[in-house]
Amino acid sequence: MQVKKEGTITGSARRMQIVKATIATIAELGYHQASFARIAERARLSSTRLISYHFDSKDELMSQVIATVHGDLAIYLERRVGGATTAREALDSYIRSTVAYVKEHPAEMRAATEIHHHRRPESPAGSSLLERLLARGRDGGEFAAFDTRVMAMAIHRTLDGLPLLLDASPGTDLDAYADELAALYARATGHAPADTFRR
Amino acid sequence: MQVKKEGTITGSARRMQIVKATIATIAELGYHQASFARIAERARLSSTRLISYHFDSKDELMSQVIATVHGDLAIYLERRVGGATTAREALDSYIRSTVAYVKEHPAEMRAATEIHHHRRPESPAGSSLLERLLARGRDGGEFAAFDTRVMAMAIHRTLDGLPLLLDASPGTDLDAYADELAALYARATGHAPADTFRR
Amino acid sequence: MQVKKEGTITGSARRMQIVKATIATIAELGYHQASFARIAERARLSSTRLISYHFDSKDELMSQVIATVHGDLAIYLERRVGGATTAREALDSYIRSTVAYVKEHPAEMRAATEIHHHRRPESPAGSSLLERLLARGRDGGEFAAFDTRVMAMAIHRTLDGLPLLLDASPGTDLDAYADELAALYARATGHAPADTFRR
Amino acid sequence: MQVKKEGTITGSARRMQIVKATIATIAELGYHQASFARIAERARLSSTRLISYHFDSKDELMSQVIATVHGDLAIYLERRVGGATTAREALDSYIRSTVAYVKEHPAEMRAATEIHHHRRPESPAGSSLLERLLARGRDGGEFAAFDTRVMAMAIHRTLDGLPLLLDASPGTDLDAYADELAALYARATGHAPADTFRR
DNA sequence: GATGAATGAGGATTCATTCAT
DNA sequence: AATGAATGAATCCTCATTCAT
Repeated sequence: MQVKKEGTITGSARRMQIVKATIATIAELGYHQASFARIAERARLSSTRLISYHFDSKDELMSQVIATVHGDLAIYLERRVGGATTAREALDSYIRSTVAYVKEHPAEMRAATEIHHHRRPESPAGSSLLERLLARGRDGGEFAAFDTRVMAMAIHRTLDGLPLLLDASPGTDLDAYADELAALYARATGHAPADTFRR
Repeated sequence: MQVKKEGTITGSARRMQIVKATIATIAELGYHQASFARIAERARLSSTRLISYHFDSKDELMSQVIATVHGDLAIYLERRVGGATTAREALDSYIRSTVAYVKEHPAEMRAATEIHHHRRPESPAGSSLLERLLARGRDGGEFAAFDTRVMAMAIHRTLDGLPLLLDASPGTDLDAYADELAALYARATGHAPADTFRR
Repeated sequence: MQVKKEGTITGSARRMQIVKATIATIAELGYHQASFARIAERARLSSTRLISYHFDSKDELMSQVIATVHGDLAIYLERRVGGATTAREALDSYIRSTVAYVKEHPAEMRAATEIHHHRRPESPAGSSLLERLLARGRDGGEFAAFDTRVMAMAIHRTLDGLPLLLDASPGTDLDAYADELAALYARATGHAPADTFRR
Repeated sequence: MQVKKEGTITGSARRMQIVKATIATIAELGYHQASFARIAERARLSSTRLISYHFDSKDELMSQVIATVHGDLAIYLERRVGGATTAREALDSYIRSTVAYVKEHPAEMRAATEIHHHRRPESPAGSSLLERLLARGRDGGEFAAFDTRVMAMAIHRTLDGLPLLLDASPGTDLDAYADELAALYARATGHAPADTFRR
């Protein structure tokens, strides 16, 4: 294949610069407008050649964007969700933290989702933090019996859909959505008295 | 603008033929492979010219595909959901019927979802059947208090995500997913004893 | 694949026009300078798009060039070689006629040879007119015993090498080369008294 | 111009390493796949920069490859052909030795030929060993009268065509081809009783 | 002697669309 | 109603080479 430029400091910095520019471009213009030319323009690169110099292909660039965003989000979540003692608390925190991340990094989230949508359906990432969390709660009796894969899919896709709601009603505060979603999936996972989780 | 070809019989048939070929192409090859050339090939058209003759633009063609599928689904749903007396029954029927539709028309559903994903986030279709149903149940006291827009979004995106689950675990029966999702959103909408809706 | 444009009259004419322009471009600038842009320029086409409209790929265009030239040459040869009664006469005529063709159509010959050289070594065209001619002479006792495949290869490559000689000594008359080569392979095929075929 | 790196020991070794990698790359992938990137990869160089550091241009690299191979072959031939007393023996040895070289160094031969084919027809190398040998035999009366330039071209191109035959019939032994070609050009050069040189 | 980084020109090809019957 | 022909902009990517240590 090709000699990777990840090892060096400057190379790594360039890669990150390009990734950031890609995120900004997709967030603003949408995936299919995010050509190398447009990305290079935003990153103030002398030519698109610099992109293909640092990334094997457009596909690899996009994969890198997703990896970067998901990596960021994972760190963000683990730091916040880690403190929870019960699975129920953890789920509540997971949902609210994700919404908070969307609020703080709307471009990142939107870019990752758009890229994901523009790819052929690949098998999902396997057992995620969320899925493990759900399994723990269900097996420990905190939650009702349900298929964790289905539940995780539902939660993920609902959270990914937040930007759509924001576009539809730009004024709405994301905190309200966080409350709403936390309550929704608190009920959906069952067992606990509903009142506890009503806002 | 251009004179529409919808009025005539043969024109209408041609349009439907092209729409069907578009659905099949997207379902098999994915949206971004679904070029006019590929669609024409599948529809056995002599040239792509026939497509632009019958549709103002690619965008209009894709809109027509979505309109066709959503129209079909709407009829399908109204026929099945209409008989429900309570909002709870209606929601249960809505979810199960949608899954059934996915089962019977996988290509249609996949095409509509892919097209939707490949468009810039436009404002959703406004107050849908689902949203009205949810409002009725909530206002009538059957459901807990929640934002119907958020709940509708969650349900829609979860249902649209079904093909992803099927790709990940091809063997699974869709009937099992229907039970699972019906139960999930029965709990999520609150109030009724959970046991009633467990399978 | 793609709907071919060969059937129609104008399409066929366009294809031939492009083939001719390709031959001229290769003959003058060489294969690797013969880009679509350069060919389109020479053919006075509005854009390179016209080439890819009429040919599936550059490879198909080049194959078409070879097919055209070899088809022309085959007709040329059959008309002249057909009259020979003995295999020896036929061979003599084959060589002289090929040289004559090179003289009359230098660009065609050069283009075909260059294209051939720029492709990965594919298996040759199988039993050619030349090879059959050699087998007839050998089996009939006119020629010595030899491997017809090797002899045919030697003759073909020698004839294809003529343009190289012309470049080296531009002044030389091709008629002299024809005599020389005819005598060379008259001896090489053996048996007949050498003097007969000396010029 | 640029200061050549031929003088130093390590520089010379690097140059040879790159030449060898170029030969291997062309032999395996073909000339037009043999980019600096691909060659550097095969030679395990950290970047293509090392190539342009040691060679003024790609053209110079390719010329060096040809010079290396032809130099090798020349030494090989002189050692074997030198012992011959008559021109006829020398020719026989020349052909057989060249075939032997092809057998022992297929990659080198193929690379040299491909490079040669991919260049614009330049004037040949001038009076070669082969051409001098032919002139000696002809002028001394061993051979018939013929144009040594034409005969040399025929022999060279026939020998260069051997790889094509091998591709067409991979099983065949090169020794058989050596016999066949030696006999062919023994007859082609004339005068001596053909039987002497039949196998 | 060696190398990571950067460069811009040029490559074929795909695309939806318009022209002219 | 249908169609063959034509179009030019845009795509990603590859290339050999130069810059600056």
